[in-house]
Amino acid sequence: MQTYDYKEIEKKWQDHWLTHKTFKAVTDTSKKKWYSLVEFPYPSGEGLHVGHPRSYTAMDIISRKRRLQGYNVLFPIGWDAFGLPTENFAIKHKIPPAEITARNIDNFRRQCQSIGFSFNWDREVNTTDPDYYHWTQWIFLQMFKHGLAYKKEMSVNWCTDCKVVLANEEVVDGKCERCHHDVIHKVKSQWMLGITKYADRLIDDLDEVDYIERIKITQKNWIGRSYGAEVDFESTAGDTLTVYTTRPDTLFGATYMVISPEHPYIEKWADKLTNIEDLRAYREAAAKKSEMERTQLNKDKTGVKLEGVQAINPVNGKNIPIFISDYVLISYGTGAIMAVPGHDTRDWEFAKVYDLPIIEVVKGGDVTQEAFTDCNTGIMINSDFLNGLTVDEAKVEIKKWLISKGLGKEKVNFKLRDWVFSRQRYWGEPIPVVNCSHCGWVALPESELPLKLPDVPSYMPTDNGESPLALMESFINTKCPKCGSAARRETDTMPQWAGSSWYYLRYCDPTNSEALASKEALDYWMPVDWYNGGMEHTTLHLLYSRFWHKFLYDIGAVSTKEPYKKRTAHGMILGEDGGKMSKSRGNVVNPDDIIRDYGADTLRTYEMFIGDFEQPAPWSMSSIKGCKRFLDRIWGLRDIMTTDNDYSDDLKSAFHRTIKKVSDDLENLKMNTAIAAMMTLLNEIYSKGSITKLELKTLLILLNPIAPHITEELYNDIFGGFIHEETWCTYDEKLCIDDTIEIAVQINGKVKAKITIGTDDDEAAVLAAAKTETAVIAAIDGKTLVKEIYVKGRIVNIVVR
RNA sequence: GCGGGUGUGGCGGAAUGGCAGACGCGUCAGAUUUAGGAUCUGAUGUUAAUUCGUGCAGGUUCAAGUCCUGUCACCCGCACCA
Repeated sequence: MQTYDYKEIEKKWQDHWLTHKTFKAVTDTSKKKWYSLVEFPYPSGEGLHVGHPRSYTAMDIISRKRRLQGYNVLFPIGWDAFGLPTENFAIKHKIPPAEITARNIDNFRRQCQSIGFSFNWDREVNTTDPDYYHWTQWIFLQMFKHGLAYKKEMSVNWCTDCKVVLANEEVVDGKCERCHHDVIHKVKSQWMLGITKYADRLIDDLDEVDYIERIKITQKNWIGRSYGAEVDFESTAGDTLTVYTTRPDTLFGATYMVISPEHPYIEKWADKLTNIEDLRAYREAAAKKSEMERTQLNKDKTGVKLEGVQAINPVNGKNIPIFISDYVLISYGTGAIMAVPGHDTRDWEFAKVYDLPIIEVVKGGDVTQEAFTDCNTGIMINSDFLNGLTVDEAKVEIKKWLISKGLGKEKVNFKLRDWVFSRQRYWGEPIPVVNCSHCGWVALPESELPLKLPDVPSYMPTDNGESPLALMESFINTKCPKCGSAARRETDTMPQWAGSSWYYLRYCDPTNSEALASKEALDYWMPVDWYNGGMEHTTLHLLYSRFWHKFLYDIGAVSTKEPYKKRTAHGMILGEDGGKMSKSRGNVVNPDDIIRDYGADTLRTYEMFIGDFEQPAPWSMSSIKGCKRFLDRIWGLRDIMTTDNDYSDDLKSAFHRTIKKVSDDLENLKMNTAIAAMMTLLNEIYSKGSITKLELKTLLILLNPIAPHITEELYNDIFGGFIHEETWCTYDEKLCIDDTIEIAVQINGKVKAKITIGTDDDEAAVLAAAKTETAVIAAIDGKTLVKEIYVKGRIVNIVVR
């Protein structure tokens, strides 16, 4: 027996694939295409995590299988290399970020190649390459020209340690996602992208794509569309206060109003408000609260009543008090609500604190005990012309009434906010606009792209919150492209998520210098047929890239409405202790070590065998051995190979079944059961003691997508040629079934015996056979026969009394 | 609080309403080996029991891990969104 030297074999085939460009993807419209995509990694100094190969191996399996099925396959990889960790490393070690990035990319590339992924290495993209971010900047300019990128003074999340603005998505539990320091609010002028203009389409078009359901649900909830009404309340100050509500049906129960502490009317009404100082003090206290305090501590309702101005409920003309409270957010709806304590939990809590009247307008609960918020069962009461209606009917009637009186309108609102798109950092794409004292913000001409990131003496952010670029006079000072007078460049850079919002397009045509990609290449390769990635990007990268893609579709740059036809998500690989893998826990597994000790094929097989692909799974060093043994036993098959080139009679149906099982399971990301099926077959082969040539060839092809090196080697050695030039196996449904099977015989649902029957035997014959079993005879002896059931090929159940 | 997910042997996990525990790890026994490791063979939910067993309590069914009602626990996300 030849020894299975995985180190030598894996190196040999990796070199072969690279030098022969085996997996090169060429645009060829005469062939049917397949585009599989994995999230390109951030090339950190730590190197590849064992989580990466879970996703990458799965899509590598699909890609390799598609090639065997005759598809022209695009399976690219690249590097999402802008971002804070590299910049922080640069600051600490005084090494230029570009140098660190190049070094990290080399390491990541080496690691990916050492696992044997069939990536298209001639299509690598790198978001920090000026030829790449040229087009990131170009897309920004198109958005700017279409009014989707705009500058706005706004309260932003400010990390006190990183000294940088964070997106809402980067704030976790009121702390910086990266450094875990406190996040406070700070007013700064920021670039914004108008993702909210696409909110409806980002929800509605989910119906057209094949994403796993939990991704769709998460995106829908994040966008948070709600249907309601805006209602105008007159005030004793003369101004109209507009509120947004999803429950206009409860208008008769509105006994007070709450406006956000930042609501502009407070200052407008300053001279009418006798307690303006109290109101201002409350507002200032609310602003000083960190995100942490606002969300975690003290959920008890607080507020201050406006003394001197009241609102008038439009349905009954009653004067009602107005409060300010930080439970009403200035950023959502109109920053003002009508409070219906009988039917809203928060309003009920507030009313209890300030002893405000609670009116029941929907019957069904006990509003003296808690708010009754159920919309489905209640009937309207104490509501004049709405009395007796259901909630749904009342919503329709009140809206009609409000519209006819000119007091309100239907309104749809979203939780989604526009995207804060500037960062006060060095290591990101420069924003290609200049500020001119005459013309305001002016776009750079496209001919001046890419606007290159200059070398700076220091990467340290400044204490006043400006980017390090702000210290570089030679970069800042320029001329206005419009009027030619002196102007200053924008010194903020784009966030981490910019480059990844369109990278899948660049893969189609990665070296194009005229456009982000040629129309021809995009029309051929797009959309992505299958995209797998982490759940953690559902409301970040995945949503952002759908937004950018829709914009590019609107301006005619791409011809599909959605970028990804299908999206799946893998579960996280946890440490051996069941917790998240992290340096601080000391439970990190380095893929390099596994490859050294067990080989790349074993790593791939183990990561696929570890459990349900979509569920989190704890790492286990001892379980890896089982996968290594499996491959060792595959290696040993040639020693028991016969010269016969057909399926053997006793394994024929087992092989057909396994081909079917593996083919189906791989498509459904059930690699664990596909591998189990091959292990079962292998056990049968060994207990039989021999395998035919055809059987071995079949098994190698089935295993090839999962363990490509060992299967290439065996195939090449035994059959000659290359397994990657083979064709995926087919099966015959009829041959998947054995002629005879063993089924259980139950009496009253309890198994009493097992009988072997012919697969095609009819019910009478099977029942007759069942009744010859001694255990069955004993169990039905002296009892009355109630019912006899035979489910073809499955089970016999005899019911007796 | 809201949304999503998960509860099955010592462990990871399998089961179109039809023999629960496939497959693998671990463990035990045997073979081989100077020994260890590796490998091979067999056993391995539980019970005195063909007894009981899929978080818990009910229900539907000839038949429930799977369907229905209620309930508990854990994990992940969001978090005063009117």
